[in-house]
Amino acid sequence: MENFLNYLEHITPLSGSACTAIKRKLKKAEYPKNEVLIKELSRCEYLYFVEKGLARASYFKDGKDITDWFAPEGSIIGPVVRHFPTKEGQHSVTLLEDTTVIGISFADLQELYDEFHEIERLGRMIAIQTILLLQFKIDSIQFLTAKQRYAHFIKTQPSILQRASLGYIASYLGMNQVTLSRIRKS
Amino acid sequence: MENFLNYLEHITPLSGSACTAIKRKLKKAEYPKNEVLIKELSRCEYLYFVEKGLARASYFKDGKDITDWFAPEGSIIGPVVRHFPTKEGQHSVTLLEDTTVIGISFADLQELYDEFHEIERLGRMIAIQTILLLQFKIDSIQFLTAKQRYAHFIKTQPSILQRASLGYIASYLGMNQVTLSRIRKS
DNA sequence: GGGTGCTTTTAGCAATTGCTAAAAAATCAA
DNA sequence: TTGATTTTTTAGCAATTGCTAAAAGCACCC
Repeated sequence: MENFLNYLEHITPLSGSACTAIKRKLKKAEYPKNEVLIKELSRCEYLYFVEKGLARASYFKDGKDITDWFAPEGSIIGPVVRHFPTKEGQHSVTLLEDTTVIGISFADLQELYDEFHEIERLGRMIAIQTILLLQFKIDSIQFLTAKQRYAHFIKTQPSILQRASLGYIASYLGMNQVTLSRIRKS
Repeated sequence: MENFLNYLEHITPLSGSACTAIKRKLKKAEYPKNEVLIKELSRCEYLYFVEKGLARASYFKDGKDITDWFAPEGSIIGPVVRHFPTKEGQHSVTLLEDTTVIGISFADLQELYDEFHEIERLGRMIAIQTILLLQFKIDSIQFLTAKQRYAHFIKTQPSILQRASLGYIASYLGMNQVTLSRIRKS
């Protein structure tokens, strides 16, 4: 649980009582590789912190499996990153490795928001961080060539490189799998 | 001022005292067409609500002027939409028409956040809405062709079509000005 | 009313990337 | 180890879009 609390404290300082209240709501769970952690993201009742392992958020678009987020250890996943169902297709989260998550339900989170002003602030900060990430993604799709996007990915998420298949990475980077293979060779 | 408060109340309900506190901080101002409302977005001390008129957030990328947001009447602009300086270039906001804005300083906003839990919540909600908008933008860049993006723009922001030049719209849609002209003709 | 400057359109060419299909390589299970 | 399945690479072709440059259209100002 401490990992998650550290993660949160790193975003905004929390009082002892807020920490205790949060800790009471957390549930740890382990799942094996290939498990579907979240079937339908838009209806998911939990927010997860990945303590160990790797999760992958994805959906289907015109029959193709598109990855829109990788969540390795130390990151969060759930309807915070993709808060609303913006696509027709079903959004789900699958585990690429044996994974340990720490979950908190939205009902509990809402209670915490109501009770602690500082946790509401924490939620705001996390949303702002997400905005930052999305803006980076926009910049990357809009201005970088496929080759540059891959170079950037290698630099910023080298660990994922070894842990996810080329096809998953290609769709995450918004390019054809064949294109990524070509780029890799060059 | 009422327009802005209505806008806020539409996002999350506010108590009378919160409304009053906000109202005390607001400053209305009018600027003529072509005025630079914000010189450097990342250093901007104000959040603006556009009551009347049209603003355009933009920056330079490889010597080209890129539009990344249009803010017509009824929308907000300032470092909420683009909260951090994610690009080398200078981000600014310029007015495309004579415009009336209602501003609130970040110092005042911070005070309001500290004092009113419910305003903190409001901030969180606005951030979440922004996430939604950015996700739409990502989907649009990543999956739609230039032609489809333009079609979508016509459908969702028809008023801007008449009010911003083709070059501005092209860069907003992430395509060459020449390409947009071709698309328009077809 | 004519000139000046800005915006939009047109044309031709080049580069990137997508798509399909097939071969090669790697992984996994029996 | 062998066979089956999945993943990655390779090849060739097509389509979209970008770029440059020049022409046409429009608006504004003296």
